[in-house]
Amino acid sequence: MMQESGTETKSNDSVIQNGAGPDNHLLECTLRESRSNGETPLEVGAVELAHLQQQQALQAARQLLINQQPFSGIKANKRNDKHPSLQVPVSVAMMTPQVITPQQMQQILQQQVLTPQQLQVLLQQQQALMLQQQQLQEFYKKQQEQLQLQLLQQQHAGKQPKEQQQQQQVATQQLAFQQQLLQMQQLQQQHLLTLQRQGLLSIQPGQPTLPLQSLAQGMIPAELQQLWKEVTGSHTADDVVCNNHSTLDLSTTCVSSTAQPKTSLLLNSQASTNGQASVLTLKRESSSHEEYTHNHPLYGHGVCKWPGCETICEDFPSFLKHLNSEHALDDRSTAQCRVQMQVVQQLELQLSKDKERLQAMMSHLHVKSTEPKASPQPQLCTTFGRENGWICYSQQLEEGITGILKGLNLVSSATLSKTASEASPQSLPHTPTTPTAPLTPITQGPSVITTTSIHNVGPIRRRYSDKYNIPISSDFAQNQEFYKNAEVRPPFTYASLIRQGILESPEKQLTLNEIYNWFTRQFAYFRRNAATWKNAVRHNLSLHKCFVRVENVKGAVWTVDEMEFQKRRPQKISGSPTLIKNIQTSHAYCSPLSAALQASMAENSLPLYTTASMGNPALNSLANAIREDLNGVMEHTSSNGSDSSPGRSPMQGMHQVHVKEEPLDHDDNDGPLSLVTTANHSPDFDRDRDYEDEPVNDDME
DNA sequence: GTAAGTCTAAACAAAT
DNA sequence: CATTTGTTTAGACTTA
Repeated sequence: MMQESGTETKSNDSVIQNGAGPDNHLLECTLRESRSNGETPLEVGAVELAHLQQQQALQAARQLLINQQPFSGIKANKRNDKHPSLQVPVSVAMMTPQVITPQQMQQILQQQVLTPQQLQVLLQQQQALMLQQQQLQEFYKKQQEQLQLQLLQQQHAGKQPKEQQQQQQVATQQLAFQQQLLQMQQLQQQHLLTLQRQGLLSIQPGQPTLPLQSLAQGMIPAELQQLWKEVTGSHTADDVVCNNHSTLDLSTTCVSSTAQPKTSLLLNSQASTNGQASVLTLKRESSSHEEYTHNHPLYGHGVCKWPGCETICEDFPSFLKHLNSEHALDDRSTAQCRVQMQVVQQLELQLSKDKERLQAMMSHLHVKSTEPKASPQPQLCTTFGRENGWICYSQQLEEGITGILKGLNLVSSATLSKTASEASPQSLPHTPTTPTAPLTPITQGPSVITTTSIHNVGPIRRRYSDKYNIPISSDFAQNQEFYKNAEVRPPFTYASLIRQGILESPEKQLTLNEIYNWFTRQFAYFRRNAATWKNAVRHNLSLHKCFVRVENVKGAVWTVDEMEFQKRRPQKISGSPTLIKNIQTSHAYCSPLSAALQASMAENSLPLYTTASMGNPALNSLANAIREDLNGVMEHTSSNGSDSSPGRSPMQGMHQVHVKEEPLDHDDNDGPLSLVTTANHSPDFDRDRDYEDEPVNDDME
């Protein structure tokens, strides 16, 4: 816990230091497109630096304000006190199109303090804000391109006063637009503030990693406006005017220019009004629906892209209608939202891993390019050979090679440091460390989901206790590949897992060692701390009556008394509706995870999800996964808690062998006595292999 | 507040 | 004798 908060603080500092957090995707887009326009790296670097300076100044000012006005708002509740990892760095919250980060959404969903109507309204606001910001950023990008173009023209044609004027005008427009972006962020902050006031978001007092919320809480838009002026004004002494393209500082020019884009007028007129009203007005008055069609992340190619939906909507209005009717705020949508959050978290984790891999690759290439005689690093060779890295990471590689081509100078350091800073070293215990010194200091990126936040290890392990009794078979079948490769603790009890392992075996019986092997084979999580979980397995085998030990010639095997296993749950399932609801949401939460991940990967044309990273799963569609899961839960809850998986009879695998001495044998279910004969299963794993500290390469299967 | 279920840790004994 | 397997107990945590 302390470590997490520490790293977060550090990462926040790093954002301020280099001024280029993960929120610079806009800049990167600009850079990429500029490159394709044939511009020289020097110009790109100049604009990039200007942008960085601007962001740096703004960040510093924000930090200053935060320090001066410590947040004293809503007291965080007890639960969130234990989860500092939920805090959101300002850079992420400010610039990501999601407007509210998954962590914040998770807070909202977990607390469930609002009525569905309130949440609906908030979500609509959220949606409108998101759209608006995307449009603004698009516009900003275009303005950047235009400026770049003019700069290029000027360089070739010499400096003419008229062009300078034009250029200044464009830069002024850009500034005005940046101002609108800032005001957009103010709207978001107001939005967040609304959430806070309604108890949706809990803020920890004086928490430095929550500058956004602190800012929103402590300032009114007018103050932000003043801050902006101060920030921009502080640079006017430098007198770096916009026509000096070599050190172009967009934050310096006159804000009071009259050449403001239309959208800015719209925003300016309403920025200080009530957030909801302005949002609605913006949505109504801004550009046509076609733009939404292009921008709405849930709509594309005439299809609703809500996870698991894929409903065909001919036009955008019909899509909106569909969205509001089919995906209103209910348990199902909430569960799907949670699934999506988990998907995002996994993707971020994967991204961090791949970025670290890229860092290693780049370091390796850099060494080779500068020191051709340097001996190859064996660890890196492992990385390359095992992970097919070359093919998979073209985009990152593009950035990296661009950096290398720039000679690894200061201009490209932002990209490189970003790459490095978003790597998560401690999350990769089995990943080879960077063989050479990193080009820039590796710090914890603010958007990176750490291992401890993803993996339910340690003190938070009991968080998933509400999932104890969820059905395992269908879930496990769908997420098999996921659990094999992701070091995520499966949300099932030991008893459920043992039962699953035994029932999966051809003879419905396993020796203890085979059970061990099944655990390590099926779950990456159980490739560590073998002593602990093996003890737990033995403990469960002994403790639960549903596990029956059967002696045979070669020793003993364990079987499942399905009737006993089923006995444990009905009264609990059929009990409170709350539990049913919990199971429903939890079920939907964890089950389609892998499928959602796969679908997300496929949809985004990300080739990352390869055999190396996540196994070689069959691409089940997310739609089917969610539908099946939700339907399965409904069947489950309506059938009085039978957790038999589809296609598997509850009586299947039932063995009534009374080997155990049960002092209180109330068994009245004398099923067919099925004496097991022999257990001749050659273990798939070396018997003596210890997974305690030795991760297993799953390719060995 | 209590009971039930679960997990972790540990001690111990028997079997291999 | 060391390791594995199996049993039991205890404490902590979460949830109903």
